[in-house]
Amino acid sequence: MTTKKPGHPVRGSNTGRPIMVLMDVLGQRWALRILWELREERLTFRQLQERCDQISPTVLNRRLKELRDLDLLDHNGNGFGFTDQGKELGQHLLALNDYAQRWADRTQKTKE
Amino acid sequence: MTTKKPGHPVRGSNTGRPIMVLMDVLGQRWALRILWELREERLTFRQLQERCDQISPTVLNRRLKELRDLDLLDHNGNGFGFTDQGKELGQHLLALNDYAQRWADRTQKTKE
DNA sequence: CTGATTGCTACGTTTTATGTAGCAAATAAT
DNA sequence: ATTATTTGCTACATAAAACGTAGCAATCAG
Repeated sequence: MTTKKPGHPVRGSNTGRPIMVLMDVLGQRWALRILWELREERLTFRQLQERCDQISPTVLNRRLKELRDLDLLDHNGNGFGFTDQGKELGQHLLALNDYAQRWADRTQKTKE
Repeated sequence: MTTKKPGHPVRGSNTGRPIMVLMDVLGQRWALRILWELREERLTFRQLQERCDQISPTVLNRRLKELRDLDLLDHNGNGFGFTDQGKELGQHLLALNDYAQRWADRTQKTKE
């Protein structure tokens, strides 16, 4: 796995601009979901698997590694969870949840 | 392509909870990036391709279709761009950009 | 020392994305 | 009217990513 951190190029951007790095990681399957499931409590590898609809361990492991490399998640005796850095990102996901709710209300009203 | 809108099941969630639908879509390759590139101005299909590092038309078309189905993007004589619904999501991406910047500053300080 | 749990790897199959070519419709230029 | 361009998009063969299942070494509990 190639190094992936702010300041380094990622797929589709050689500038290493932080937002590009972040979108590159979050745009991978299950990344957002993993962060979402950790929003309230730390979870073990297998707990995460369950919550993420039995995601394959291959991918889960890969994502966890990436997210830890980026200092968004860490791992201790209580399982995987946010770092201080990551907590702030978790807040954004909560905000996104609020948005999603309103978006759904409005969208469902017009279409079906 | 299967129907994808709030209220309908998505990969890894049969509840159809809006956040799940949103994460399912945004977690696909290039989805976040496409929204990001449209944050300031409308762009044509080919302009989007350029901005997104020459993303293949197959995927670009697929994403645009999904994002339009979800009422996040639309298309008019000036190209593709946000709907009113989508604009709000765009704001969240801008917030994410601010976060990414601070995250990068802090992370780069500690790791290389 | 036995059994369960935890984090993780191997590996063959399926799904998704890539890259290149090109087409039909709309617009602009000659 | 007739080219030439631009635009949105599809076809299709190749490559990359994710899936699903099995299982292993390390830790912890009984």
